[in-house]
Amino acid sequence: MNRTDTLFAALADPTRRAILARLAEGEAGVMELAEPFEISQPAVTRHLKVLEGAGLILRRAEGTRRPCCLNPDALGEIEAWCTRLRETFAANYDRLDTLLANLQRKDAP
Amino acid sequence: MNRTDTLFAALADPTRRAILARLAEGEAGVMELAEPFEISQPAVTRHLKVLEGAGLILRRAEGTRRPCCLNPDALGEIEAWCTRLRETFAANYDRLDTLLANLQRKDAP
DNA sequence: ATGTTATATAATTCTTATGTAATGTAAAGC
DNA sequence: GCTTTACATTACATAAGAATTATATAACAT
Repeated sequence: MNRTDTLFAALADPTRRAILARLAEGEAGVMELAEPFEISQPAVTRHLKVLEGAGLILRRAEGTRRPCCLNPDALGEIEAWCTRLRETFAANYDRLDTLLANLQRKDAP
Repeated sequence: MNRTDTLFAALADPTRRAILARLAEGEAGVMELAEPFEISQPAVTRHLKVLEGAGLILRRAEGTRRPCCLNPDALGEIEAWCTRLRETFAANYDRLDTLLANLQRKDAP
């Protein structure tokens, strides 16, 4: 699994996206993050591990707590991927336009 | 699986992203898409089904062929999700800044 | 009609993800 | 020192994803 795979896969889970949305409002500990969901604490811990692996969150130790916070930088990679695809598409779309325009000009000189 | 799940999950696979990159350069049939990969034709057909389900590609029938083309609109949903998260984060980051600035002002009147 | 080409579907197998329950650990509080 | 709190880890069950082989369908060519 490469970096981009990991990123998109991390975001493909609704619980993980909800966790990110919660973290966008400020940092939180594991228990705090687990509270709104109906899943067990170990499950949340694993989701956090996935998010951390994807670079989407940062964690630190603070006594017995492990507060997480959002790392919005990781989103850049996804947005960049979308942009590249869009640009390639637009470039080839333009080329097609030009081609069609040229053909038309030849048809009716 | 909701719409956003489906979208991110579709993009989490490197073969599918490669297919999209290829389609950004122009439409192609199933065989044509399968050629650069070492996977079987049925495997490609299934990837295409996933991409179609996510709204990322459009297909039409043309005789015995089934040409696919990119639907860049679907990317908008992903970019919108990223933007929302970024904005929420920025808003709360600003609030924290303001809070800290106010505290400081009180400390040194 | 029949063979060929392009693609879809089905059955099966393998791998990976996700969740739970139980247990371990480490810092805090008394 | 012992308990509590907050979290991690392990073991395990189940489910979802992705690939393959074999088979079906549908249009086109002859």
